[in-house]
Order: sequence, then C-alpha cells, then structure tokens
Amino acid sequence: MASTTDRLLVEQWRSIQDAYFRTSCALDRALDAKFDIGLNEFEILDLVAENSKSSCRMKELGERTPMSQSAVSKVVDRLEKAGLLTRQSCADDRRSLYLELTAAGRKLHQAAAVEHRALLKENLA
Amino acid sequence: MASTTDRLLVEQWRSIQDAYFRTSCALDRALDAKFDIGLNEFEILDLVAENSKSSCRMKELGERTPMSQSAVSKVVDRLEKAGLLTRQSCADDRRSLYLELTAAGRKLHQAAAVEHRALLKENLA
DNA sequence: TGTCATTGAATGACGCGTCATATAGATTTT
DNA sequence: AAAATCTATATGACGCGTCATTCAATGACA
Repeated sequence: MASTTDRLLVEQWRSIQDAYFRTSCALDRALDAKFDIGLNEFEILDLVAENSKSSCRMKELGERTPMSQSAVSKVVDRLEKAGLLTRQSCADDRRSLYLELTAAGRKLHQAAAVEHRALLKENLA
Repeated sequence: MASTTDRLLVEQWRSIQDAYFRTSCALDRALDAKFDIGLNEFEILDLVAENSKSSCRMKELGERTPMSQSAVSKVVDRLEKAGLLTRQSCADDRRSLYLELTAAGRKLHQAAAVEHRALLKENLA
C-alpha cells in the first residue's frame, strides 16, 4: 500500500482543496468587504436573480445548491433582514414561499455579480 | 454583461463546488462513522504520519494545509484528547512543538488511510 | 545588555452550517 | 372525510472554523 497511485490521488485531492479554498475565500472576502454579504448569500441572490420568473423558490434553491435546507433558510433570513429579498406566500401551496429580490437586492446583485465573475476569472484555470 | 463567458465561468465554478462538497462530505461522514474522526482530523494525522521524521510540526502543518493556525491548534487539541498524538516541546525553540503519533494514532491512521484513498478513488475523476 | 519587534502557539468570542426536531399544510388511504 | 403520511419550511442546540488577541520565547540592534 501507499502505492504511487495513492500518492497521486492524495496530491490531486489536495490541489482541489487548495483551489477551492483559495477561490471561495477570495470571493467571500471581496464580497463581504465591498457589499457586506458572504459568498453563500451572494449565491442565493444569484440563483433567485437567475430565475426571477418561475415558481416557489425555497424548495428549488435547495436543489440547486449544496447547502442544506436549513442553511438556505438561514441565508434567506439574513438576506431578508438586510432588505435584499422578500418571502411571499404561495397561493397554490401555502407551505411554500416565493422569494423575490427587492430593488436594493437587484441593485446589489448586479454590482456584486460583476465582482464575482471577475474573481472567478482570476481564480479558475 | 451576463455574457456566455460569464455563464460558463459560473457553471464551471458550480461544478467545482459540487465536486468538492460531494467528496469532502463523503470523506467526512465515512471517517466519522468508522473511525470517529472528522476529515480535518484525518488530514492532520495524515500529514504528521507523512513526515514522521523531521522537525517542529505545528508550524509546518500550517503551511501544508489551508486551515488557519488556530484551526490546526484546535484539531490537534482534539487528536491529543483522543490519544492519537502528542505534543512534545522542542529543544531548540521552546515556542515550537513536535507532534508525534501515538501507537493508537498510527494504527487508526493506517486503517483510515485505506478508507480515505478508496473514497478519493471513487469520487475523483 | 536592555529595548523593540517578531514568531510559534493557544484561547475566547463570534458567526455559520448541520442535525434533529417542530409545525403547518398537502396528499393518500380506507 | 378522518386518519395517517408526506412535504415545505423554520428553529434550537451544537460543533467547528475564523478573527483578534494574548503570551512566551527569540532575534535584532543600539
């Protein structure tokens, strides 16, 4: 054991970890510094902005993100408290909630997205 | 804005995130279930096991891992409490500490490493 | 050699994510 | 249609990582 295959695997994994850490830290810091939101907050904003025309959100978000359901719920809490989006009850299923960006949310998202893409470009490949 | 380049970037990033999450969660759960240690604990064990012949550890670990210095300190705390390694003071620089696996630590590391490599093989590429 | 800056490590407060659970509303079963 | 089950979300306890700070030991420099 401790074959060269294993060593290569471990090295590959470490470099993935490293890349992931670098990128997500860079994103997180920049977004926090300039827009006062964390990376997860931005990603939820980004998802909501992406399909700002379809159905009951919370649920869908859970499917489009690796975050757990409760994490999403808490991120949305913060975004709502920050006045960036609203939860609105859903007529056809009163358990569900629609999420909608506020004007402030849309504005912040647009600005932050520019930064986000730029940092991705810098950090990926 | 919202160029196709940007969309591609974002997709690339999401797939990296996804891969990272899947792999690290799988590792974390398996290691915790079978050996009662988390992924970070294993990685420190792995690093210590790797160069079990050289100098003052804590410091070096900080350089070989994306974890912060204080995170490393706390992981080592847990490993020490679990009886898997020891901190030993360093003759030539009394601020530094040597880390050494205990017999139990070595044993657990060997078993866990097999699992770890197997899961990496499953999840990468 | 006495000051001043630097370095290795530990610690406490804090934020966030996870798990398990709770709750209310939907759906199915009989 | 009542009972049982399932589904969408929220919540609280808890663990862990980060930041800022602290402390002791080292090194530099006058």
